[in-house]
Amino acid sequence: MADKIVIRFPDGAEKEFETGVSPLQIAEGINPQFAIRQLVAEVNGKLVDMNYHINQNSEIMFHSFNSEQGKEVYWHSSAHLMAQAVRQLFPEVKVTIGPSIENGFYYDFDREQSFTDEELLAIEERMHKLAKEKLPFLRQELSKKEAMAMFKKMNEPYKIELLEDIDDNEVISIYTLGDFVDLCRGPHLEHTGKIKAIKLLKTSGAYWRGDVSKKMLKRIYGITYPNKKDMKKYLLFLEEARKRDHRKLGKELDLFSFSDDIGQGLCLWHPNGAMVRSIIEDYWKKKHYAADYKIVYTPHIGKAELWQTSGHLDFYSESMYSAIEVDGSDFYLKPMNCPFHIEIYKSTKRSYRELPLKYSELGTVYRYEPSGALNGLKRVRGFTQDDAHIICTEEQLLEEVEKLLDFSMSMLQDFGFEEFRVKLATMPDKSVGDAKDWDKAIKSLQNALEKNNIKFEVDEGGGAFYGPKIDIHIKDSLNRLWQLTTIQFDFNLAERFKMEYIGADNQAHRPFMIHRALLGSIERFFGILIEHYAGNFPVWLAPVQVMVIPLSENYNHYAERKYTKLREQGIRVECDFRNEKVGYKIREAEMSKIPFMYIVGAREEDTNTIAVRRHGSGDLGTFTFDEALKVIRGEIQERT
RNA sequence: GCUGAAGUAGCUCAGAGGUAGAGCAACUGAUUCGUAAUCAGUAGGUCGGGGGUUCAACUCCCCCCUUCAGCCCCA
Repeated sequence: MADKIVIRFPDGAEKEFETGVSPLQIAEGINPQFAIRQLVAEVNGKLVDMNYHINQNSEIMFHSFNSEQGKEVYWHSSAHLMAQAVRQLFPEVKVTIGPSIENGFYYDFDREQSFTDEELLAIEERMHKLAKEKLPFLRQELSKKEAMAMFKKMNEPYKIELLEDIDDNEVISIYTLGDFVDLCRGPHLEHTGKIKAIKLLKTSGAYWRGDVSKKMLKRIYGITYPNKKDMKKYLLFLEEARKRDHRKLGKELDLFSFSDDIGQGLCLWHPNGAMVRSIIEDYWKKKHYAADYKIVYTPHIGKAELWQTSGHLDFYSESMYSAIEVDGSDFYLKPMNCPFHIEIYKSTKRSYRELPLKYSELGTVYRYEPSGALNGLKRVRGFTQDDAHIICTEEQLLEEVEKLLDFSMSMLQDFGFEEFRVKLATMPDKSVGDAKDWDKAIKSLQNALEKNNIKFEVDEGGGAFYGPKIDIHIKDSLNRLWQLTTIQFDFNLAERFKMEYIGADNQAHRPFMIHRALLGSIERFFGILIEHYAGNFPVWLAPVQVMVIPLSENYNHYAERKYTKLREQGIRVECDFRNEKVGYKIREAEMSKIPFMYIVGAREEDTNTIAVRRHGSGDLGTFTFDEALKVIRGEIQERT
């Protein structure tokens, strides 16, 4: 072994060190302050502990809490800390696994009863205490056999089960944290002292290894930060998310509701919500006509034979409502619109000159979702997809996918979403069609993305049963990701339904089909919009755009004249004629999040003007009717 | 579907083995008002539903329904 090794830094600089030097030592050499902030090192692309020994020439990179990798290690170590605290307080509990997640970490424990809030607080307190002790995470490597013996002795059945799945020759690493030993690949923080702010958030049940047939474990979710400020920021975010919850705002703004008498997951659109929906739909239709789509309407139910042909009864039946028997035939509520659009296609002989044919429909579908999965408008059992099927030739496929990517993003931008994340989902376990077709389809989707310089991630096995897909996720105003658009390649239905077109060669050919929804489901999209805007819809979407507020009954007549004029101009306006003080009426209009309030009294009537108040920003001053109209029209135009 | 928690007036919530309470909303009356709550009065509930224990159940027990947090799944 050489005495000296060369370490290369991300900026290309190189420096010589003693063999066996640790990342921590290197970092301290750079700057002690810098070293304190670094949580984990990446040596030759592999994440390692800060006290790892580097024995050869290497490239090094450090990760602080600001990088994804740094956070991951930080939260993973926090999970270990929590497990240690739980083991100290509840020695009978068996430990399982505890990874980091997007926001924080969890650890699953095998325990008969759930953890109570008081217990959670006690665990949190113990974690604080253990963190202050600056316990080191000590890595130790051993053979699988040794590890098995060790966890058997410790009576940790879940660890043994995990070990059993590991290759016999692999080196197993364990980490010791005070009195707690855990099977873990690592890496970890140097010591628990780096964990400053700790909050255990909630408990829940979770199946061992996510398998419904396995034991239900007790999960504790938590989050930690290197400083109190970040924790405060995160807790504020949670608070803000709670405030924006579409279920809460849906009630407060009278947008929608559910009724026990109707059934789970079946929503009622109240006039305010229905107004927003109808604006979304009008906008959607206009965009679709402009993009050369044909709009169609189809029934809500169809015969069993139809769903047999489509493959839904074989591959999707557990998500379908059960059959309705009529005149000796079984009918099913539609979970998707595709077979109906295909039947429209097949209603006459098609020529290649007609292609691409784009059928679109705001089609209401019904899916039997597990009751525990239902969640406000975000997950319902009856919903309307902004669906379309593009039937085209193989040569047209690429261009159509490209157009769709563009179409989707331009539409989502109009709704105030600027940031996108794209995923390419491949063949799932349950699927139709052979692997070769799948490969070809995945390649063409990939081509479309690459050609348009769209960055994407691959979601292995995430495709629909009939084909691979591209999903577009948006980032909302709280930086949360939501999947809206799905562009699904489908080479199976055309086959199953024996779709054809006559080509230039006068021969019958099988067309290709793309199934897509841009907003996803109108219900879900609305829920996301409510939260994105915190209920403060931009003027173009606001169910009521203006509230005219007469100062007293003496000005009702003048107010009504303005109200009528606005209505004639196509503005969604209401007038508060009630016998209340102006402050009261303003308060109610503000709470209803109505963008504009036009207040009229003696001064306005005398000068034929209106006093304009904007929701959230207060009194804007006095305007003539035309001026006020110009302001509101401007906002509608801008979609702000 | 599974695990856990919850369900009291239209809404937000208090209470409790002896047959329910507040604020807001609603209704009535007075007030005619200048940028986020005028005053007074009235009405409103088989305490999610069903069964059981008890002299007595909103409260204790069982079943069901719904909601919430997750798991699983997903538009």
